[in-house]
Amino acid sequence: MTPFARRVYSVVSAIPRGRILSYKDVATISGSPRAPRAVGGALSNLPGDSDVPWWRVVSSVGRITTAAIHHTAQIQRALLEDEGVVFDRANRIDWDRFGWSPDPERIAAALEGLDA
DNA sequence: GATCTGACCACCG
DNA sequence: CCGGTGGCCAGAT
Repeated sequence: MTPFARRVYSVVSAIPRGRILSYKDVATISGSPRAPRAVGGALSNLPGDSDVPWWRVVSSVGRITTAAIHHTAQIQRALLEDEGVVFDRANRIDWDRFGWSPDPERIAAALEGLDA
């Protein structure tokens, strides 16, 4: 597993129930602001038995863009709705209501022990 | 080191 | 709102 993937998994694992983060957000927090696509790539390689809450990561406009064999858009939507996340008529999530604004301490704790 | 591939993003029309 | 485009950069060959 690559260092970047490790950081991505740590950040995603820190997202609280019922909150979301965009690929761009995860990339930025992980130290590579210009690599949101790589975040998607890392999540696509996630083992099926992983406990990383991959479903809490959506596109920057609050829409699901997931396309993986075991992680479908339908599954992701169901998981999010189970946590209380609401989708509007355009299948988008209201960023003001469900977007996560992580505090620096929480992030530092999540990334603690990982190689820079 | 060259090239290809994306679970992206911002920007038009 | 939808679809296309160019840019971006980490990984895999």
